[in-house]
Amino acid sequence: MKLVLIDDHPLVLQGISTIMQYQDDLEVVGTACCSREGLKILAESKPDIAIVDLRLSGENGLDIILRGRNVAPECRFIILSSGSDRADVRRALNEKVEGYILKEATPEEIISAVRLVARGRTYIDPLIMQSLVCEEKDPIEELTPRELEVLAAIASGMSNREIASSLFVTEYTVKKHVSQILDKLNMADRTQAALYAFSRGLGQVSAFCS
Amino acid sequence: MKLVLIDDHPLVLQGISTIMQYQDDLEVVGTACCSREGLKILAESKPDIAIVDLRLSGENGLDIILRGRNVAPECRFIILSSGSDRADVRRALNEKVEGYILKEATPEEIISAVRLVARGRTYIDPLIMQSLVCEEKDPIEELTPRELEVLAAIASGMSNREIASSLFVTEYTVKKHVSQILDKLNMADRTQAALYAFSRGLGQVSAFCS
DNA sequence: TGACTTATGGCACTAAAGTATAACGACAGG
DNA sequence: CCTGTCGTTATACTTTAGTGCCATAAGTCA
Repeated sequence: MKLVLIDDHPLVLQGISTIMQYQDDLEVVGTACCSREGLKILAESKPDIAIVDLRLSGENGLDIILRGRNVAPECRFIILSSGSDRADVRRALNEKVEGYILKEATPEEIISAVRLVARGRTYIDPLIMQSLVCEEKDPIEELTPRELEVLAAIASGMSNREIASSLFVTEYTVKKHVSQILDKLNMADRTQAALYAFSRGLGQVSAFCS
Repeated sequence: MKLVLIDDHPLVLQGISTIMQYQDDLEVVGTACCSREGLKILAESKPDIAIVDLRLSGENGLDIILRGRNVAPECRFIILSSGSDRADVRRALNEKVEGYILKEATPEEIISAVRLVARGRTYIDPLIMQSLVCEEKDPIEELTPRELEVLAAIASGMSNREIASSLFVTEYTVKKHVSQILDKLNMADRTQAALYAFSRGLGQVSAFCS
């Protein structure tokens, strides 16, 4: 069973490689630390399974998986995440990855997850499963697609007028959406909504993260 | 040279342990994945050097270091960070840690960093150094203490009236501060300021981070 | 002392944000 | 077909937010 690892943390690559050395049925045939290298190795070594970090510096691990499926159609993809970023989980699960493991997991869990995926099953870390079930339904789920667009714009620091022109609607419409959003989120003003949205990944990070 | 590792990612622990195995002068004498365990091991094994993840699930790595210095006064502390979180860097550097390495670093860099710290020097990852130097002087530095208080309040989603009553001043004063803040930060409204401040750690996280 | 910064309070004014209510077309589900 | 939701526009209104200008008091620094 050929494995490829894509992560920008050499320590993690080293860690996975080490624990895989003792498994007769699993072999790491390549590692990469960025998007370019990752796609190259996927194309070259045609692995059975690829373990991909969700947040590579700058780029998103999901993009690699989406593009990776083209160059290595037979490959099953497992996402490796830091657990703290719950915002990404939902987006990832929508992309139908074959597995989702946390860096907090023990080596035994990781190995059994890989074997499970190798046999065609899907593995989702129990902690994530739990957080998806127990999670008091995120009020953000009640927002319509359009409202999500508006909220993202708010979380980018835009005014109603700017949002209106960027969405090609009138300011009235934007105000309507904003009121609706604040109502659904049970918040007092756009600033609270912006902070809320920003804390779970919406908005243009560029402006506020140097 | 005795090493202790504190990180909630088993893969990272495995990775560091592995690369240290081939260094005759360095030996990992204990690992921990949380604050409690970490302090216990520090007290028991009295290591020469401890490598501590900056963001342990829930708790902050800095707290461990602060408390760790009590139970293991001779120990030198190296922070291990994910690089993406520049907000924490400044706070960490203020605490006078002996080293600061990134998970993006190669095993060779990490080893040489450990050796450097072992000899009493301080090691800061070049990338961090660069970001501290090149960084266009953070406009937040220009704010007065009082303005910082107000900004933190804004980043907690408070209105001018709420801020006024919480700081025991009138709304006029708060408005004055807000204007001043927006002027210094060169931003258009409180929402932008809130996002900016929030992204570098100010504000009450409680309200917006589930 | 004089110049400067910080923190404070006040007023008037403009601009923006948010609410309430109403209406219309499109579209999906029962 | 009817009902409900979504996205849209609109009017009218209230409330915050933010700016400009002024003024006072305390503390710092040369």
